[in-house]
Amino acid sequence: MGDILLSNRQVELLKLIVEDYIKTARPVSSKSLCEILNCSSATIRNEMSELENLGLLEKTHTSSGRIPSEKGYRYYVDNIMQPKELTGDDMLKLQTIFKNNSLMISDTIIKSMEIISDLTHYTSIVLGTTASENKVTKVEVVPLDDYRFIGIVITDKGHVEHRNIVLEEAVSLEEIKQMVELINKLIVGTPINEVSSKLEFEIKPIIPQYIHQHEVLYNAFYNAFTDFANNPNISLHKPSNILMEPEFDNIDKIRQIVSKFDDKDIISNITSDDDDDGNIKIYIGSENDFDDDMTVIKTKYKANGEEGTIALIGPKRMEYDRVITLLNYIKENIDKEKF
Amino acid sequence: MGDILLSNRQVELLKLIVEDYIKTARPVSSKSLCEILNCSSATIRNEMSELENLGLLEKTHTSSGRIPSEKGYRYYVDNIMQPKELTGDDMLKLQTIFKNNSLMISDTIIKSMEIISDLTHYTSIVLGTTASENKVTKVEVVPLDDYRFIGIVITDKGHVEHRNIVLEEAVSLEEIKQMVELINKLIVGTPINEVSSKLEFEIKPIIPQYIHQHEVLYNAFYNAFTDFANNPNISLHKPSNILMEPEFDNIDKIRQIVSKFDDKDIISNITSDDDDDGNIKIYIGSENDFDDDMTVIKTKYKANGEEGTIALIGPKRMEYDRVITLLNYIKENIDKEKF
DNA sequence: TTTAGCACTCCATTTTCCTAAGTGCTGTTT
DNA sequence: AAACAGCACTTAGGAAAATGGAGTGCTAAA
Repeated sequence: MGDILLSNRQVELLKLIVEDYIKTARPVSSKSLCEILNCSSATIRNEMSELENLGLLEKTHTSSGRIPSEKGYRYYVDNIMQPKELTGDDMLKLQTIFKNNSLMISDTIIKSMEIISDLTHYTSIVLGTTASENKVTKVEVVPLDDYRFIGIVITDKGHVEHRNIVLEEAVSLEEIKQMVELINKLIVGTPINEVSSKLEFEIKPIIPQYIHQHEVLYNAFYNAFTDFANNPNISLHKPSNILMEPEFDNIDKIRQIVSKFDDKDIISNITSDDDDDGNIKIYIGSENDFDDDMTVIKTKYKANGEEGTIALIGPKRMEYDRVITLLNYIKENIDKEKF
Repeated sequence: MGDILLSNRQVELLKLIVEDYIKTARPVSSKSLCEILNCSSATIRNEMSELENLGLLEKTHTSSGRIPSEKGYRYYVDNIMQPKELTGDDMLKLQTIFKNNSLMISDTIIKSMEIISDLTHYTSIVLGTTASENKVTKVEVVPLDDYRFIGIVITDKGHVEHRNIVLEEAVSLEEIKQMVELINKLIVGTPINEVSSKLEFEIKPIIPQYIHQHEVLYNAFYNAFTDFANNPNISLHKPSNILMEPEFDNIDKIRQIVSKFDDKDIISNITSDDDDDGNIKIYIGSENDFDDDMTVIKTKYKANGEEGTIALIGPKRMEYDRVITLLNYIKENIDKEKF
């Protein structure tokens, strides 16, 4: 994309059009730029038509002003845009989140993305999972009564999962203790996503040696512990914000978008990424799989025991400079997080 | 409302109109009912006009067919509607959820409401909290390193909460153990929503006697354990479903509704209830605080250790009979739940 | 290379017209 | 008194026509 060569004035013009359109959502006319560029509307029209030939601008109809094409946004993002400075106000709001130590890391990320969503009026998504390098540190079983127990698994990164354990028939507390001891002995150190296979292939064969009512106990534990780390956690903030943008003035379009936000598969799919170096990626319009009229900005994160993707979805006509700066700020802070 | 006296034919007519309108979303004409009621359209028009005088029917414009008024729906729900039988298919889908023992009760409720939402195309809401009668059974603290710990609180009903505990300065493991012991001794049996005040007024004054670095430890634990049972858990399923209904054909109306679904305060507010006997309540149109064009059906539940409200939001033109039956089925099953 | 001028295009809004689907009412029949 | 046929009347909603305005492209001159 850097291979398109533009004159200084063309760059200036493209910049003005993109930024004006981002602000107003209306096609930009040649006349409106005369004063700023210090030349006549006819001259500007010639340049505009040049930029249109290069595929950077579009018209909504034959005699309309110009709007940026996808390629135009892309050029703007890649070559023209300057990251904006964070205002003290924005920074302050985010800082209070990152300072709260007793929040779990996942909550910190979710809250900070919610703030960004509120600041920008776009929709934020956080898609987190327990990182597979989480290793079990301890398995704890707390009895509630003769048949019901709470099983708790804690990992070295501080992740906690708990499940109900229900026995089909009563088992002596002694045996349960033995079972827990056995599990602890063999499972501590196992990555959390391998717990169930470890249960099945290493523990199941040997428990009969140690435990009398092995079948009941094994089944109960297996049921409880079998689905760890498979459930990605989706957090979505303010899908409605986007609908307020003037370009979404069509009922079916709105319905379509709201439906997409309701569909967890589609949202999860935003994650599935080809190149996952830790950088912030911008997918404009048809570059993303979510919706051709939208831009998706996303990046992966990995912080103590949690990993996932944070994303912001807005109209193609997005305040790219501001968003990039905000996301960068969050990313830096996530990396800093100790807990 | 039972004080409106209608002839048999009027009841029959109202029933037909309500049910036809629920199905088609179009004003019902006199002519369309001739065959069923075995009389001429003029006769039906006379009866319709009578029902309109009673406030049970409305017109969308002077020469339109009739639609039910709010009062009409109310009369239908109170006096005419018969609960529908559950189809085997619907029941089957719900049963698989209630049979899964290792799901936490809250997940069971959420999942079953999601199924109802999918079956009816309305929006389901589950608003759950930890019931205040949950009493602490055990406090567990697992160290991750010298400064970071996981604090876990388990209640007699099987509810689990966990928090990060971060120490400002290193404290000997011995002291931490003592602290945990102390907390366990004094806090076991306390209702979960009183934990923080118990910490402040009963434990804070006496820890200096037992523990050297009491300030650091107290602060860390207090921060971690202070906000139990205050965060209601909201689960919303498919707000977009409602927007597909033909009566929502206005962009601003759609935006307004989607915004409401995005606003957690508004959603939470659906809960706040005056009369909370355990029955299913129907709030038609202006009877609810959510939106005049919608109906909210809700009921409180209380099951082992969790309590809250389940609700279904749909257009006023809702399949009341079916919804009632489905919700009843869920309610019965929640009450049965042992875990 | 820039610009003034003009013809042209298309959108958007308003106006008019039309039809189909209803109703209310009146006078007649049962 | 209840039911009905017939007719005048109302409105939504869609299609077609009229109008104004904001832009553009292009040509010819500076």
